[in-house]
Amino acid sequence: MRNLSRKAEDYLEAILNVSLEKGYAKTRDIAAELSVRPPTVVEMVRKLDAMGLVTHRRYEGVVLTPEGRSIAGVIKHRHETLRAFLTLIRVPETAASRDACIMEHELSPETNEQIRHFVEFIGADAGSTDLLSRFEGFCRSKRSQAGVVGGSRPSSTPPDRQAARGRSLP
Amino acid sequence: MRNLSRKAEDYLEAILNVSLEKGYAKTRDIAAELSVRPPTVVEMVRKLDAMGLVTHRRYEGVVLTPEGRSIAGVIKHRHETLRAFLTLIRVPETAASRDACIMEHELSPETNEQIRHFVEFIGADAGSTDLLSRFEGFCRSKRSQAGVVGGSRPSSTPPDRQAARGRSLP
DNA sequence: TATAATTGTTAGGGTGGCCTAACTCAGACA
DNA sequence: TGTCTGAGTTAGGCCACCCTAACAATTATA
Repeated sequence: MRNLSRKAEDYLEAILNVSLEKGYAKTRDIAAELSVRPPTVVEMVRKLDAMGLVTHRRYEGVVLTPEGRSIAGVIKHRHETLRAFLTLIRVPETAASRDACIMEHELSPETNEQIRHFVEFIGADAGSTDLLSRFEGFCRSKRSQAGVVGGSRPSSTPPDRQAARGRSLP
Repeated sequence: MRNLSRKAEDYLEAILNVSLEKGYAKTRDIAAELSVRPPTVVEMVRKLDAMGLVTHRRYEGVVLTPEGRSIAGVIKHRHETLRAFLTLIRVPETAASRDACIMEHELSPETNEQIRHFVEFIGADAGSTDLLSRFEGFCRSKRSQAGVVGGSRPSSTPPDRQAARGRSLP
């Protein structure tokens, strides 16, 4: 049920985040959270309102309806699982945040489910601690092989529109 | 270098795939590969041509330039690594294909790199075989907990536009 | 070789997301 | 109370992608 576009999900999650943090969600805050301009937020909020996922009163702010809140919760949870997973395989902070965000919207339920399972499994399995530290070592050796200086890429601080729309090849 | 949109990458990879399979790439084949209509292909091919990544001669077909070919190769390799990874964590075939395709365009170089490392590591590490079979068991137990009947979701055969643009929540 | 069937292309639209500029409103403060 | 400021909104555009319908070229077939 509820066929939401990827972006609609983004906005819903952002509204939840802002609300949790500040107690309310104003256009400006949502815009900042998503790195877009206020009019863009107004436009999407209107759509979400029409779908009954938020209520929007002019010049006041946006509030999630129970349904919107519940959807946003699911999205946020997915986000956190993915983030945990990326951290597990030693993806650096910044990239992990960004990519969790992408994966949560785009990947199939099957993949999300398996990633969740994998994270749970690693947490529960006795042998995994060892394995992870061996993996750590493996990554270290890769890094020292790769670049003598400082193995990691420019890291690029990408989350602006430009970067989101078209990226350069590795 | 080369700021390609996600879609441009899709087309490049599709052109490579079709070329490898049939020896040449016609509009119609590319359209089929990507589940779009021929005019859409013509439009994008024109852009790629303008960028110097393919050459397109009317009514004949599309050929990758050396640069286009090399970019397509990178994309394809990323795709295969991601697919291997998803298979590793027991994501079913169909979803793995689809999601590898999404991840390859959207994820940061850092994440792609770590996933590649992880796949390599698992292949090389002695203890990983054990771990994976324990994970297998873990997933099985999850499945039997979840639904008494047949644990897996409708699987949905999604790769049409509709599904790609807006999906339902898990 | 003339014509039918197939495939490719052009023309003309549509939608989702995003933006800037200009206007409106609410609250602060003189 | 009048005005000033900054946030919110409306109006009007732009671009990437996708589509259908109509037209053009090519290939197959009678």
